Amino acid sequence: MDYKKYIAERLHAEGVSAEELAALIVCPPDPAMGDYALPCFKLAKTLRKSPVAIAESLCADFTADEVIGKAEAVNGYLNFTVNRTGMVGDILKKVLSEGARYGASDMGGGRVVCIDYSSVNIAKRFHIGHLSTTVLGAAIYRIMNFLGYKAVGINHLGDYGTQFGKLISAYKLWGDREEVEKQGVSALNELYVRWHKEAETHPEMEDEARAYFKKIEEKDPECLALFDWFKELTLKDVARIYELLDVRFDSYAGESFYSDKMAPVVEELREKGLLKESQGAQIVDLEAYDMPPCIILKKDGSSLYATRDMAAAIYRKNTYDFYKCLYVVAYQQNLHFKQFFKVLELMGKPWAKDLVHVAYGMVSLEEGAMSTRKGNVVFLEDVIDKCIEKAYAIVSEKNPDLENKEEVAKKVGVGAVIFGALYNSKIKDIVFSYDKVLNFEGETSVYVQYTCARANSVLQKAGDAAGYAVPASLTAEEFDLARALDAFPETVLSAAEKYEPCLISRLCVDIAQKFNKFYFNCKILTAEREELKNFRLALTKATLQTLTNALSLLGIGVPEKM
RNA sequence: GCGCCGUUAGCUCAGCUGGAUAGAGCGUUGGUCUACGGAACCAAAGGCCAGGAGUUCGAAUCUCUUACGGCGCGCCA
Repeated sequence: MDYKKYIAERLHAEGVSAEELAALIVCPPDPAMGDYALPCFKLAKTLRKSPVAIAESLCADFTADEVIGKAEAVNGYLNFTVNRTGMVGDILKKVLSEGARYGASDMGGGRVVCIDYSSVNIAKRFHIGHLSTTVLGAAIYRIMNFLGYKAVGINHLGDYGTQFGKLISAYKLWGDREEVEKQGVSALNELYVRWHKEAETHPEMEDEARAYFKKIEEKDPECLALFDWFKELTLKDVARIYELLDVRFDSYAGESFYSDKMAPVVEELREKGLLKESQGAQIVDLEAYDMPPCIILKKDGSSLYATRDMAAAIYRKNTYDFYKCLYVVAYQQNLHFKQFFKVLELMGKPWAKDLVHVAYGMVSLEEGAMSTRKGNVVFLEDVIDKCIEKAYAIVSEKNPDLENKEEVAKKVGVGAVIFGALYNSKIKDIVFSYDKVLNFEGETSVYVQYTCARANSVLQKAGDAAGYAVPASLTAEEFDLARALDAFPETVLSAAEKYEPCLISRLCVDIAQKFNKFYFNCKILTAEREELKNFRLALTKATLQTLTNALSLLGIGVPEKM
């Protein structure tokens, strides 16, 4: 039940509605003060009384009942203490009856949310710079589905541009089919790096690359075949990582997919009088909106990034009729998104307001920015492998008899990589270090998974527990834990609203901490009474359920034992 | 130069739409248990919330400004 609403409806403040009161109610910083509080300061103006007087008069009119046990006026705050037994009973009942659906909702009503994320570049190996978009997008994808939306995952492949001309040029110069077939993208990566090194002293190579790219566009059979081959190799390579991270896509329509869908967009812009010539290029002037112009066509008539993104947005609207279309892309591209969103708006697309750039911070190495061309990158697969390796070593040491060590190590290692990427606000920059990802202590997924394993172990020892009854007097640990579980559904909502999966990660750690305190201070299996034991088991089960649901939204599995 | 973002404990970060004494983890120091999994728990030390001004009953939170850092500003994506 909604306690804030319940309290608000039982208060009588003239000229202030129950909704307004409910919105003011907060949780006090110290549970000793109460479970809910109404700060009366804002009411002072409308009621024309001092906050202290308001709190006191509201308190005098308030009659306690079986739900709200006590109201108390303290320095302008009106503090309420709920009937904790009833509250905890409600929470447990809800979690246990809803099970894997606890926290879920049908509020989305099946509306479509397109999510553009991961968006790998052909012929480049997946590195840690791609981790944020992939893992953020995948989490948002799951969260949206959990809330009843229909998420459509789109991997907007970077499969178009002069760099593929460079690659063909490099392959023709030094490539070996067998070698590339065997080494896959790493071989392509090397060719690409080598090409750039050589091009520094042989600028004429740039022209050659441009010529090759033009051949791809003109569908020259040989170049196209090579290009398709490179694409296939890349997708095969990246599939391993997606498999590990449990990431899926509904569409792989990338940049080249839109190569024949841009002309109508340009035509529409022209018809609507938005296009303007400037320095030989075709632009949309955005000066009125304090932005630099958006370039639609280069002076040689070829298209640009913005043109393709507009074609893609229109295509997505026509194909999926989305309610929202999200772009999980680093903040580096803030301006680009602002610009083409604005151009679509100027074209009279009412849905332009439904396009959202979900921006996140940049990843760098301790020695500076990453660069595929220069070759200083950290490949994600290496990171994941090292994490799994370390997890395996620890599991083997702590639990040598475990049968499925590989499986457990995989869940733990991969979990650490994902959780590390989803623990802080997405906008923060990240300086990658192996020390950090390989640290399994403190506020980490490993701590949360360990907590689950503990809970599991207790539940398995208990066997089938009979019905439980919430005791009349609860320990602080029991109550705090139950309240943390109660926060899950609204945390999922706000994670969806703000596109911030880290809210869920944070709650996982909070719940785990509260469970461990409870576990340490309250005996479960050896509780002094049978009903108390059953209640604590129910609380343990509810904790495990909530953590499992929360972690699964992030893409992290929960091993039974570890 | 202009624009966007960031700045909170030694380090990495939370802090809900302005509310009561600013919180975690790591690190440091010292503890807890005959243990339902010690990958745990507790405690101590550590803060001019980058500086300044304002808004009001009240500001880490809102406004302005300065400093420092990151990113972006026409034919790359």
